[in-house]
Amino acid sequence: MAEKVTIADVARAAGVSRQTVSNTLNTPEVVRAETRRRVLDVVEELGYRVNQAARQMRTGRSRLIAARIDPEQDGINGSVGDRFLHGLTETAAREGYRVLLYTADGDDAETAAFDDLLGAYEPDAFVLMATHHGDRRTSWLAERGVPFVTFGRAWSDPAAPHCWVDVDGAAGTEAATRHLLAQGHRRIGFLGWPEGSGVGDDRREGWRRALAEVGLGVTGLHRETEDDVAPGEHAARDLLDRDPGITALVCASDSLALGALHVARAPGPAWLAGGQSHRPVAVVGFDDTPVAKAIGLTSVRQPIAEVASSCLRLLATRLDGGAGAPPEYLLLPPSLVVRASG
Amino acid sequence: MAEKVTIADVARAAGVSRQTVSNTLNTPEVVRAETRRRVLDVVEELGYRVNQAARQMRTGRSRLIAARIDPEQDGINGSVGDRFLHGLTETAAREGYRVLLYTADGDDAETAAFDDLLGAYEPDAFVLMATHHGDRRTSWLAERGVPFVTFGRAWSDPAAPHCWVDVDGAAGTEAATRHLLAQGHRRIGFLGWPEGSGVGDDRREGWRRALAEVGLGVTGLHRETEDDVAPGEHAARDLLDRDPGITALVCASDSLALGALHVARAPGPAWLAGGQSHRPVAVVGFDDTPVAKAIGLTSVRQPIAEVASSCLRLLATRLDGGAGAPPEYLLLPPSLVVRASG
DNA sequence: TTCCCTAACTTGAACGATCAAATCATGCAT
DNA sequence: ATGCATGATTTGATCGTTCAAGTTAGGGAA
Repeated sequence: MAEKVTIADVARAAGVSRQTVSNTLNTPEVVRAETRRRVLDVVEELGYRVNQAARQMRTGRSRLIAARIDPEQDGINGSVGDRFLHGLTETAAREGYRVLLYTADGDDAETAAFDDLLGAYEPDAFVLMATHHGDRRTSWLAERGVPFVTFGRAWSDPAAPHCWVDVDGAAGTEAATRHLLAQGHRRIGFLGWPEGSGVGDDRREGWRRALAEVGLGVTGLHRETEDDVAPGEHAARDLLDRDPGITALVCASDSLALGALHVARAPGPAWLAGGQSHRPVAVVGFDDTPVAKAIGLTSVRQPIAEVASSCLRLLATRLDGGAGAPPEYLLLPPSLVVRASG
Repeated sequence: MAEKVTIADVARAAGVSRQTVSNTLNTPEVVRAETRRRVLDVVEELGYRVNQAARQMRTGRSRLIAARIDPEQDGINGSVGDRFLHGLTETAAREGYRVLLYTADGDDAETAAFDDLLGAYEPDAFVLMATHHGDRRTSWLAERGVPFVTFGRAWSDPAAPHCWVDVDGAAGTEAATRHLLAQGHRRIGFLGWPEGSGVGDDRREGWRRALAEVGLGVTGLHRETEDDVAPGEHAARDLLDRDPGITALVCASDSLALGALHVARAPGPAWLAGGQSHRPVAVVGFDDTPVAKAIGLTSVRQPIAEVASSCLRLLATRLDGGAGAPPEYLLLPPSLVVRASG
């Protein structure tokens, strides 16, 4: 059995009052150096650790950060969420916080989860992923004054009242496109998502920009479709059939890229369905998922660990004192992981 | 601002004492039906939710379950952990628990994390993944009487004092092997991990068993190597070169299977390194990771969601009353997901 | 009627920490 | 010597809940 050591035990053993122990731990500067030393020795000796529940009762702070865990979505792009959670957990521990998980399907279910969590466990803040236009979650939290950061910029509001951290997707596709241009490709297509999603539009914009920089247009060079392998394959086939001049494809995701590869490859391997032959086409994906690594797909990699630690740091500074600090926005650059596919 | 509703607020509004409110919520049978109704109405009306911290102080129970989140390991097999965490979180919510994350690298770091967590947040239980021979974590927890379940059987101890849930790996590879036999394959090789890991040995055993059942031996038909794509490719090439009669391979993981596919495929697609041609060989992997789905690899799928919910249910029943219940062991059957590779 | 028992509910204390206010020296200017 | 800041420490109250013991009302047996 674990013998519980309370602040009173430490106080008694050190010959001081509870409050002095509390002070040595929380506001050391108000305690005389000698006393501080003695108390810390006893703390060490008895193995005292502050009880979160009791502290939370008095201070109202739980030192918990809540984050959502998703079911692996399409199975391919899911890995981003997990890397993010891992990063959060690690940085949180360093800042004296812990990550509390919840699940929810859809914005409304998620705000309901907020409500539940706030009522019972009182997390100090939330970290949201995958923000989108008109995100109801952010307004819900903002209205109630609950601190939060988002991974994903505030698409609808250039001067959002909350912090966000995001990856510069356009810079990523721009780098990918330049990389292909440098290899001699001139007609470079784009496979993306239907217009209206901030992330998707941003990624398309980077591709467009890179082509525009060298005086190339984009008409007839892109297709928009649902984010999955089969639709990607379909769209790629359509695009390549219509425009035989295309020699490379930049994709908004690894799922789409994988679909494109099914088309792009010269006579397919026996274990892949289809096997329809086509001219070789370079393909670049987005997110550098495990699948990309496994099959040698060049892909844009988001610095997820940095995003996570930045999110947490922004929160921590605001929670630990700087409550009124103005919101900060961080846009991190992705990197291109070059492999055999392009 | 969120107006905090306390049990005293409810008591006042319902014209009863605090304790009666507490009783209606925790032991309804001791409260008169009419009173109960009235209290519940007020609870509803005011939106009262019990404050976990305060409850924890009094009862010593936090309703938190701690689980480790891993960095995506080799990037391919990582997805199992995430599916597991998701399952845990979902079932936990249903049972009135929440999942608290931590990270740790190695058994000793993990027991240190246990110590920290128990001191501060007092989780009611731990869920461990990937148990191995001589696991120091389980003994640490057991010595201190901390409740826990493991995903992964207690390899060293057939009558372990704690609950575990595991997937019958041998049954999985046995099914895979039978599937290949049914397709007419006679010489079926196995790609696995070095002897000594419970999981790896178990998976090899299923393959051996299936062959033995039809009177086939296994000498010269298997290779053991580190769990990654490149070693898998190497071992597969070696195995197939030495024994030209082999027409199929069962693998202990999707990573190894992917390596095997690099060898097994008839002339490789342009975007894959190597491209050395070989006769077609059927390949079956293990874990049904996103990569398997993406490239059409037949694979043994573990029922991770069921494992997670079972783990949590075992814990929950023991935490909520049945503390002295004898440990239960659950061995769940995997299933074979057949795709183009075999 | 008196007494006891039980069901239903209430009261006071406690969990372990921190906040706010009180106490106690100590030094320094008046 | 008196008064008064200032620094260091202590005391009492409090956060919201549940436990343990206490109270009250109503019934039935003696």
